[in-house]
Amino acid sequence: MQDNSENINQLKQVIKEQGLKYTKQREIIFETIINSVEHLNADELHRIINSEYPNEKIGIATIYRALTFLEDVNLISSIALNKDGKKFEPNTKNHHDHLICIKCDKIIEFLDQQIEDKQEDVAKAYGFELINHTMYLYGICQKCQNN
Amino acid sequence: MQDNSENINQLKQVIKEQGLKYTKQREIIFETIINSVEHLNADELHRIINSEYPNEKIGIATIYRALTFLEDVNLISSIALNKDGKKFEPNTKNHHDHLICIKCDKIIEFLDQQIEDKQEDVAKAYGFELINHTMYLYGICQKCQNN
DNA sequence: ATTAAAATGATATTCATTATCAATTTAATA
DNA sequence: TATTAAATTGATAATGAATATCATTTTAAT
Repeated sequence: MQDNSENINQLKQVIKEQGLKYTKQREIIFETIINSVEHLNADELHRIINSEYPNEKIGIATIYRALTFLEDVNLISSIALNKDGKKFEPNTKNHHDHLICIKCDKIIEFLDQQIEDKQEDVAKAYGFELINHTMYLYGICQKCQNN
Repeated sequence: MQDNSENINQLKQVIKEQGLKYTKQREIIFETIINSVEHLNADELHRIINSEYPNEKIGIATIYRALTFLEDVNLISSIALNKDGKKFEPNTKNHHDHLICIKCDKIIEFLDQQIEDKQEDVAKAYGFELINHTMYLYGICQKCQNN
């Protein structure tokens, strides 16, 4: 288990700034998002939390409310997907892109700083504040080219 | 009104290939997507079509079925958005990437040749033959930053 | 013109998300 | 520490988008 105290302090500060109240539920939901390797949607989050914290019995409405709140205050962000609904990830995570072989489904994660920088430039050129992005390169891997 | 005869012929060919039947409804739905400047979701499409073709009375279920079909056969593609649902655009446009506002769902299409070139380089570096790609930049547009 | 398969329109159903509301919890203040 | 108003929660009702169902209509091959 990683140390999330810095993120938790951020959460506490934001909640105080807004004159709201700190709750165990919001903390659990935020921590679970931070600790997850995968991007999660509301339902997945609900099930994970209820299996990891069986005593808390956090309701699904609370999950949705916390997600909306955390996204509003920029601690997490969401991506709407075609199949799995809206998925969430912390704004603290290291980012990478994907190279996918359309023959064998092999996935390679990569990061190219020049592309990252250029994306910032494009966003800025259109007046956007860039929050995150997805980039999938589809192709045929070395092995499959030889078959 | 532009000339969509080439696209319509593609649609006819695909339908024939699959042993399916050509209908006025599919034609109207496909043409409306092609002719639209904006990306449209199912409901928007339904309303536009029923105002442009008031005699046809195309049902919402037919709209959904046609969208699924057209995407399956690669004549259109979709983007899932946070607020406005799934939006569709024809695959007849020139290649471009997307800048999407996560607050208001505004979509801007762009093309950056340096990024395109760099993507080729990345693929090559990993031994991939690049076939195509998708890139979505999510951020907050100028207007939403001021709200 | 006949006919089997496909497609449609109306609408029921499902499922994700939001709204409602009584009960509980938080945190400021006495 | 006790009081208290406001915020939050959990249960669940309501909403709305998308899908499934099914009787009827349309297509296209013969």
